[in-house]
Amino acid sequence: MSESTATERQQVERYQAPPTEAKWRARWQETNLYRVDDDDPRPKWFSLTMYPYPSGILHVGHWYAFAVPDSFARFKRMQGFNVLFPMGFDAFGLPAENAAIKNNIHPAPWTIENIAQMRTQYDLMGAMIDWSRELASYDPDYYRWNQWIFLKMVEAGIAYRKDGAVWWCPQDQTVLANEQVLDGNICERCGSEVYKRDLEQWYFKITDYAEELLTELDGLDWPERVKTMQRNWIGRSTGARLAFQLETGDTLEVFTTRPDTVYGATFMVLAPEHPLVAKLTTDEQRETVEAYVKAARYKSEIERLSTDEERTKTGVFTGGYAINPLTDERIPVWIADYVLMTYGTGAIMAVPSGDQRDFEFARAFDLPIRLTVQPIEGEPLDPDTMTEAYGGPGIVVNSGEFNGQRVPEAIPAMIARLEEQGRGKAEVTYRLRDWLISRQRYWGTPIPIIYCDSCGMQPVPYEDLPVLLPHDAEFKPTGQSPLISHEAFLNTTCPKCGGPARRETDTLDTFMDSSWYWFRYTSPGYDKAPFDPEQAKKWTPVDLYSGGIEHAILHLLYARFFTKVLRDFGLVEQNEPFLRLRNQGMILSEEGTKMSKSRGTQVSPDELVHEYGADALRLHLMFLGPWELGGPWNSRGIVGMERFIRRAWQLVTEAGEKSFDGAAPAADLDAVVRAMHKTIARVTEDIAGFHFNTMVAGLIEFVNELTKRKDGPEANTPEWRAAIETLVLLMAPSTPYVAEEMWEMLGKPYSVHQQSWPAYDEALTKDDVVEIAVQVNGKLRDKLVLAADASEAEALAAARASEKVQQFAGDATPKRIIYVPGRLLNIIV
RNA sequence: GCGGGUGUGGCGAAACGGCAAACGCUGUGGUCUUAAACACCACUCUGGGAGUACCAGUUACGGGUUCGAAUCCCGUCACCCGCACCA
Repeated sequence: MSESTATERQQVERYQAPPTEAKWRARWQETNLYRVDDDDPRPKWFSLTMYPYPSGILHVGHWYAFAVPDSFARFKRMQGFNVLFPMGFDAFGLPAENAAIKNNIHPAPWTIENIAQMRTQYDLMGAMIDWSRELASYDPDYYRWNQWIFLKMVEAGIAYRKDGAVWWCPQDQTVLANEQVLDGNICERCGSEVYKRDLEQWYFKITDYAEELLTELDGLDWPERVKTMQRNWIGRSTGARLAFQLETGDTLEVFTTRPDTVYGATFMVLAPEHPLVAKLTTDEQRETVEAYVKAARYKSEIERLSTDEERTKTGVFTGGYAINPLTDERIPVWIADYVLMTYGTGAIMAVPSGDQRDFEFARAFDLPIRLTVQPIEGEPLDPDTMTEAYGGPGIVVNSGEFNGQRVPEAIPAMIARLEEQGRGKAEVTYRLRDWLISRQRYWGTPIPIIYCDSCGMQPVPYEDLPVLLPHDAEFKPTGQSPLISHEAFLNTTCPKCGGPARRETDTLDTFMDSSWYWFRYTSPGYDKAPFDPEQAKKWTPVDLYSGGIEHAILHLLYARFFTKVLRDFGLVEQNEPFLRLRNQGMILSEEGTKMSKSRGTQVSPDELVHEYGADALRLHLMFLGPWELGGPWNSRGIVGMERFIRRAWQLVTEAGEKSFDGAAPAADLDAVVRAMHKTIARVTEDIAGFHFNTMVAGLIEFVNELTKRKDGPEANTPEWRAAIETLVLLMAPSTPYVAEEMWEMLGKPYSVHQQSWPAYDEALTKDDVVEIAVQVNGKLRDKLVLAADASEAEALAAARASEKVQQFAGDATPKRIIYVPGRLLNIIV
């Protein structure tokens, strides 16, 4: 050994990751190490990461999203839980279809190939996946349950058809849900400008669950910003619905959050699309109104809702009048595009003194402004001179019997009066709209509905499911559903009368696939329902869900909605699907930009695994910083993790040659034992709290401490052996391969991943002799080594003996002493 | 405009209101080597100082609370994210 050259040393003694990792990967597969047993009596733990889109190749971002939760799941397993940590693929959707169109191959083989490739890469990572539970949403055994749930929702009235203006993406040639439209008119998928079309489409009544979706956010252990985003999206407003009589005899309903300002309503505004516009418009005004309505239709929502400083209010007078329900005044009715048909009732009472938009409109068209709230402090407002609306607190004025009340009192009082008169009632509205779920695309779940000329719309009978997606369809986008041109699919018989009928040719939004998929993992082969309620009861709700922040609204809101619907169907008992949610940050390219396949800024893990090993890559990703933060990829730091693994491996190698029957000075032994207990405590707490970066630092410090001592007498003691074994156990979740190898080198039974997580003794996590800081007047002057439980008097006496302290504190009696045992002594003179 | 977050060495970062910069990277010097790679050791916030002695300063900026502030409070600036004519 002493004769060996440096080259030999490198070959013989250095840890070789690739062959070792290959060896254990094979062994884990042979022994089914990651098979999950439903009947395991230990308490369950369901860890889930959002199933990925099968785009082909994993980049380091996928690793970051999966390997870190994988380590957490391994940790839970060692802690004695029966852990379910499954994997599947979100396999339907536009990218497959678009790639297929581009390369002129079918989406199915493209998807299957990508999934196979990704499966291999997850195995390379050493992921703790039970592949027997894998699911893929393009599989008829999966999507038949989409169809099953859909039919149940039709029966329950939750799924329904509606004609109306919907978002249309000209690039993707399909309609979109509101949630899929960004910045007013941008397609979430492809970034194209989208616009509204009138189409009859399928919807899910998510609005029925708006209140529950909102209130139950409070009890979830989710990042606050995700909860805030969902609250904003649901957009609850409390106020009142008021009925204004029109001179045509119709009733015009409006929603307002400020019913207390009704005396200040000096005009009304309808959305241009409002159904009463035509009836209300007088003959003199008809031409102007019709021109305005027509123009508004062509304006994109972004223009209508834009808050650019230059924006000016536009609108026209209809010629009609309404009666104010409290003042009985006659007020003009206008139309303007700042009022949206899709919110509230599509009409407002305009109170220019209290609402900035109404104020601007009134100034622009010289409409009257009447003050109804006078601020308590500052100059009284004057409607003739005020430059902006006042929406703050104050005293009600110009409002008849309500004068003198404060706003919070006036609101219920006025609602009560309106209710008495049958002219209004308290109401809550939401910004959330129903979920549009039909898509005019090919690669998705066929909607199981049949249209018969004599019997009308008929659900496909449950026993006829699945309605298979035909593979030989022409799927190039034409703006019509591709399936419409597939005669064999389209033409069918009516399940009721047996006569000729047509199938629904739209497919379901692929967000439906991901709205319940985790239930399927609990009973993957089940063929009587989407999942076995018994198994779902055992495993769900998910204890820890992880994924990207980009799903804060879409997927997470839909998944919550589905859980509540499935609960109402009696399939599950829980109200919420995911008890704890953690979002990983995004891994950017080394330059700090988004990793992109097309720009070549993606970092491939495969080469890194080949060079440094999967364990080193995993550690490196963990060590980059807080997991929720993400950040730019750094290709240099990974060597540090490789060095750390090598040092740990070296310690185990040397330990394998020893007998551990030696003795060592008590102080050295104590240091080893305390370092071990401290590290167990630190690693345990850090993993539990998702602080993987500091967890890795803790492991490194422990290895460095042991490395420093490995040639001392303490390295031949049973305590040393215990420290080495503990090190391997602590490394097992985050470096599964090398830990397995080291465990074997120590002569321990397979597998390290089936061992119990080490326990620590709280008393041994603290040193009994500590260095404390001594301050004089808050400034650090010296450091003293004291017993951890030293009394204040002892500490002070020791400080008195210090020259440096003497120099600054003198002999005078201190004014005050602050002593924090184990930390510091502050002497105030 | 509203809401949320962030700001610490050359870089990624750490720090229950208690010794700022743990841990890693980079860099510099050294040991080993014919040479290199690997590995190992030392140093690596700023200024003063011959110095690994010692002194002073330092957590975007300005105040405050406190014996003591990166941490708590107020204000300013910068950047990031979400919402936004939602009645």
